[in-house]
Amino acid sequence: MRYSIDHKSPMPLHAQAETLLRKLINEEEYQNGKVFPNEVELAKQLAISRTTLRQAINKLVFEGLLVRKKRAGTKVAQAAVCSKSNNWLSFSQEMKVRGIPIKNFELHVTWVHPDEALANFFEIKTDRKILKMERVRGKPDEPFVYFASYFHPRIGLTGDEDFKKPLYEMLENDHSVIATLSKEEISAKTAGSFIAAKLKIAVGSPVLFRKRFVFDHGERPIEYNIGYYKADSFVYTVESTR
Amino acid sequence: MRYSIDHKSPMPLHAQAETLLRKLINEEEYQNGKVFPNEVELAKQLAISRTTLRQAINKLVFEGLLVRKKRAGTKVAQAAVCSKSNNWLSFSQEMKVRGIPIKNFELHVTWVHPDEALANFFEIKTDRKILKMERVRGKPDEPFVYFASYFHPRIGLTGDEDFKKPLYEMLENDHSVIATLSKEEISAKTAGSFIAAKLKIAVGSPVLFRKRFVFDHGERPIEYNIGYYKADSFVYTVESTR
DNA sequence: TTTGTCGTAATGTATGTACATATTAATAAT
DNA sequence: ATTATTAATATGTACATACATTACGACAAA
Repeated sequence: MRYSIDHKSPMPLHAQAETLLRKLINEEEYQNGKVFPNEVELAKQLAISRTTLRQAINKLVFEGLLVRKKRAGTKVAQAAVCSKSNNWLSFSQEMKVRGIPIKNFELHVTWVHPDEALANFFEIKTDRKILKMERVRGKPDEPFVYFASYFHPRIGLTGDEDFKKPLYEMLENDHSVIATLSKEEISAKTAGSFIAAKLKIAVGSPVLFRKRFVFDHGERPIEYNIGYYKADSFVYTVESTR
Repeated sequence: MRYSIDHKSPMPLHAQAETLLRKLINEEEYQNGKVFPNEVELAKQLAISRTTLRQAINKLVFEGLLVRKKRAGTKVAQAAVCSKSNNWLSFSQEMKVRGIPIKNFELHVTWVHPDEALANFFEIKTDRKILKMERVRGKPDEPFVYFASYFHPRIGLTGDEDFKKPLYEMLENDHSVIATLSKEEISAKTAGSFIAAKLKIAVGSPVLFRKRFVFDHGERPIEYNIGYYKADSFVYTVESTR
C-alpha cells in the first residue's frame, strides 16, 4: 500500500481513509476497472476497523464515485456521468467558443475579511484576509455579467497577477493549483441596486444567479465564485444520463 | 412514537428507520424546527441499535435533509428546494425527498399541433397531433412551478394516464419507455402575464426558466419539457469534474 | 451441452461497547 | 453584573464481532 493512515493525527480516521480512497480512485489502474482490495483486507492493511473504512467507502459510494457489488468487490464507478464536454471552461473561454468578443469593464482586486459562511467553506478564521476579485464583463456595448471571486489564501495569490488571462490556466501554471471539481447552484433573482448599476439594468430586473464552489484534487476548497448574469444573455446547459 | 419498526420484516432495519425518519421530516412540528429525539433515546424507542439508526440518519444528512449538531441535536434542514443534475428524479420524487408536500393546482391534458421547432425535435410533421400536459404545482399555499410537457406520439399515450404518479416510472412501467438522457437549458426570465397568473406573482417578476429535452437509450426524442420556477423557490445544483 | 448444487468470497446488516468532543446551561467566583 | 468553571447532554469517532445475503465459479448430474 502506497499510502497509510496516521493514528496520531487529529484528523478522524474515517476522513483520512476517505482522502486515501480518493487518491486510489485517481490512480490509473483503478480508473480502468481494477477492483479494490476487499474491505476486510484493506481495513487490515490500513490498521483500522472495517466499520471505519466502511464509513469512508459509503460516503464515496453515495457520491457516486465508487460502486460496490457483493462478491464482485468495490470498483471505481465507470460513470461517464457528468460526462459532457467538461463544462469546465472559464468564462472567457466559454465566450470565445460562442464567438462573442469579451471586454472587461471593471476589474477590481481587494483584500477582504470573509464572512462566516465563506470562512467556513475555506476552513479558515474570519480574521484571515483573503483575495477578492470583482469583474464586470460583457459585449463591448453592454455589460452582461458581474462576477466576484474569492480565493483561498493557501494558493498564495498576491493580487498582482494578470487576471485578464484565463483564470484556471493561470492558477495551474503559476501556482500549481489544479481545479478539478466544481459545485454550482443556479437560481433566478431580482437585481438589487448594486447589481443593477453594474449591469446597467433597472432595479428589479431578473438576473441569473450562480454560485460556484471550486475544489482541487483532494477536495480542498480553492475558490468561491458568484455571478449575476443579465437575463437571456446567458443560458446554462446541463447534460445528464442515468 | 407514532411509528415503529418491524423486526421480522425482510426490509433492513436501517431502511425502515430511514423511511420512518422521512415521515417524521414531513411532520409539521419537525418542519418548523423541532429537534428530533436524541439518537440514543430514539434507538431505544425503535428497539434498534444506535449504530443502525445512525446509518439511516447519516444518509438523510448526506442528502441534506437533516442537520446535526453536537449537543443541539438533529433537526430538519431549512433549505431551498434543489435539484441535483445527476439524480434524474422527476419533480414529485424530488419533493418527496425534500419532505415537502406537493399539490397539483392544475393538471391539464390536451392534443396540440407542434410548432416548427418542436416538430423538428420530434422529427415529425407539424400536422401530427401530440399530447401536451400542463401542470401547476407547489406547496399547498403557494404554487411555485408551471410545467408544460410534450410527448412524442411514438410512446402511445392516450391522455387518460394518471399523470399524478411519478412520470418516468409510469412511462417505464406502462409504456416501456426508458428515459436515459436529458439535456437542459437554464436561464432567467421575466414573468409574462400568463406565467404571472399561473404562479400568482406580479408580471415582471423574475423566474427561472428551464427547457428539458429527454431522450431514450437510442437517443430518440421522448419528451420536451419547459418549466417556469418562481425565483428562490428553486435552486439548480450542478456538480462537475474534469 | 445444459442444468443444478454447493462452496466461497465479497459486501450487507446488525449489535454492543467505549471514549472523545463540542455546546449549552447552570453555577461559582470575580 | 460579568466572567470563569463545571456539569450535563447530544453527537462524533472507533472498535470487535456475528451472521445474512448475493453472486460467481467449479464441479457434478442430467
